[in-house]
Amino acid sequence: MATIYDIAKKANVSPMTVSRVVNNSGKISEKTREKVEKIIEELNYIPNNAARSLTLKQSKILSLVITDITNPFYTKVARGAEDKAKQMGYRLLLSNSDESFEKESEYVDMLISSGVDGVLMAPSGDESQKNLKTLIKNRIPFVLIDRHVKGIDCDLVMGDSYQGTRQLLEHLIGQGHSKIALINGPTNVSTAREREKAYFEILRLAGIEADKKLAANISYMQNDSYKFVKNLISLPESKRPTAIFAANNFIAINTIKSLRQLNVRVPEDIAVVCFDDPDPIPDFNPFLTIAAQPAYNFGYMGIQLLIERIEGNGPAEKQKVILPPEIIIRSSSLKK
Amino acid sequence: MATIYDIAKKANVSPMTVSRVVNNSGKISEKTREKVEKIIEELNYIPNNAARSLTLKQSKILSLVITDITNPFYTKVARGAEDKAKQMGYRLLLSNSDESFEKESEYVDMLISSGVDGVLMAPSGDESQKNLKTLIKNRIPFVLIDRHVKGIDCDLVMGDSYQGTRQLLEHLIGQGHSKIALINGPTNVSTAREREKAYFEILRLAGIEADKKLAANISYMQNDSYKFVKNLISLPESKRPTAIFAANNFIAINTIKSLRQLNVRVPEDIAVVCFDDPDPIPDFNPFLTIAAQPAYNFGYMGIQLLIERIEGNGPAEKQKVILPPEIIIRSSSLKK
DNA sequence: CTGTTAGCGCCTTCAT
DNA sequence: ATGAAGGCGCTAACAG
Repeated sequence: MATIYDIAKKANVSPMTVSRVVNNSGKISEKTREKVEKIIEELNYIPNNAARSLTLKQSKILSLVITDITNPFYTKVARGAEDKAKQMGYRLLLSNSDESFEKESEYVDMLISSGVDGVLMAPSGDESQKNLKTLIKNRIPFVLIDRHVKGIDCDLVMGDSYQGTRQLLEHLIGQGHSKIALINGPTNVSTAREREKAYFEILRLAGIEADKKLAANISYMQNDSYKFVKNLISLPESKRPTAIFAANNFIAINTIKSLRQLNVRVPEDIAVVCFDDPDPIPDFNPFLTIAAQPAYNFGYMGIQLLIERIEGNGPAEKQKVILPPEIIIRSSSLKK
Repeated sequence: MATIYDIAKKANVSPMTVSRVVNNSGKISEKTREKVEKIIEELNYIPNNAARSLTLKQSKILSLVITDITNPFYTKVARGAEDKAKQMGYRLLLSNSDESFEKESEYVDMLISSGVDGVLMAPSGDESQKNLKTLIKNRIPFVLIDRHVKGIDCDLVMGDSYQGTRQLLEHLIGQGHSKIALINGPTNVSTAREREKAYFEILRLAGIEADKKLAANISYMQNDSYKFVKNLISLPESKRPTAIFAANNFIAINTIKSLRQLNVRVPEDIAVVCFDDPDPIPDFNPFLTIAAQPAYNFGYMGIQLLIERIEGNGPAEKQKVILPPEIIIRSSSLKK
């Protein structure tokens, strides 16, 4: 409610002096500083950010665009992002794209008009290129997390899909599995592509002939694994997989649900492994064998890179941070 | 980047005309409207919200303050809040208070200076009264969710702690339990108080003499149930509880973890029930018996009430929406 | 060390 | 139906 003018009048100084006190800028005598500060206190003055943004052309607001706040993976990303943002004096605008390019586009427009200083985004897919170009055109710095986008060179924080896939598959192979199915996300998402590539490569290296019919792509949102799973288990025994590698936590859960409906037991009949924990708290349901990614750090470091870029402290070349996964072996993949 | 002036010049009209086109206000001839719209398209014009906020004194930004985005309960709240906000043309600023009054205060100051139009808050506790009064002083409308605050009369969306507690306890009693412990949140939180009150009342109504030593309050964040749980199970058998009512999902999980460490089986040795699902996806780990609250709706309706208040369509008297829980009986409380 | 001037982009008000 | 003037609250640039 109160403005610097109100303060200025009451303190018998110019608005500029008040501004300097508020921002700790320029030189101010101890005496006037105290006088002004007292009145600021008295009048409960809080700076008006809209006005400040207008002149400074920066809002101290960052945007976090993720695909599903309901997924514990992104929940932890959000946590990390928020902690770092707060620490650096920024606030965070939350957007859920639901893996939809259209929703993402709407949000991007909203964000630009909101005047956010930067965007931390888990892109919905390769079409996101268009949205990112919109950001570039509007000179809004951004950092990508979890997924990169074809044709866009930028700072990013990602996991290591190859290593995670390798560890997961080697574990399964070590358990004696050779017919391993893959239930993957859509191929317009970089992580899905990389996991698929790694899957075929690692099987090959292990001397296992991959059966393309054992690999499928489904949507992260619809999560319609049922049909494919049913196909899998109705294969003749010589072809039927004994293990399933699900690309992410939600696909894994959905797959297990499908298996249960079909009266197939995990892990007795089929082992299941995936990326990322489906539980907000590890260790409570120690069931799924996973390649756990450091989600909190995706958010934390993502914001860090973003702020470096915004404040111009970032190196000229783009930074690519790759965070390794940690395999956690639990009962969903263990022989009794 | 482009402003209404750029558009105006190119279209040979005044900035005012452009403004009217953008906002669909006033009367504009079809011809000029089309001309202006074409140029807006061409120049990729997006309105500057800072400037708009400055004159209009509204930012179309709402703030969501919750205590832990990592908890699936609040995750769903956030989802609901965000969906409704987007639908109404607002954006959402996310804040995690971590159940800390201090953090909440910092955020409240940030929010005020950000010029948010309203706040949807799950207060950290009764001390939040101070923060809410700050909001009132700054004329920022707010709605409380999940918890109310002593001495503050405002719109709110809450669960029904009494009914949830009743259903949970009656279920336990029906299972033959009479020594039922309570592991509750801190008493400066309204839901904890209400659950405690309900707990004693319902036991009394059931003719069970409550033992005050079986009830404890712990922090939602530290979640340090271990010591109390250890005490409980080392009680002589005549006093030892056969069931535990945990106030929320995270307390329940932590309690079960403690029990496991102590080699106590759930539900064989002790049954456990609580409010709210600890899993983001129901049905996947159908283990805990819960009083499930409609979290999504807490967020959705909360934002709805908030916007009604902001836009002045709300009724003069404050609205109190009470959303009933639904009991879901699962194995954590079932006799084999 | 402190003050003055001007302008950020938009909209309200008043004029035409 | 359209335009001109002025101001929202703040700060950069310059002046003293």
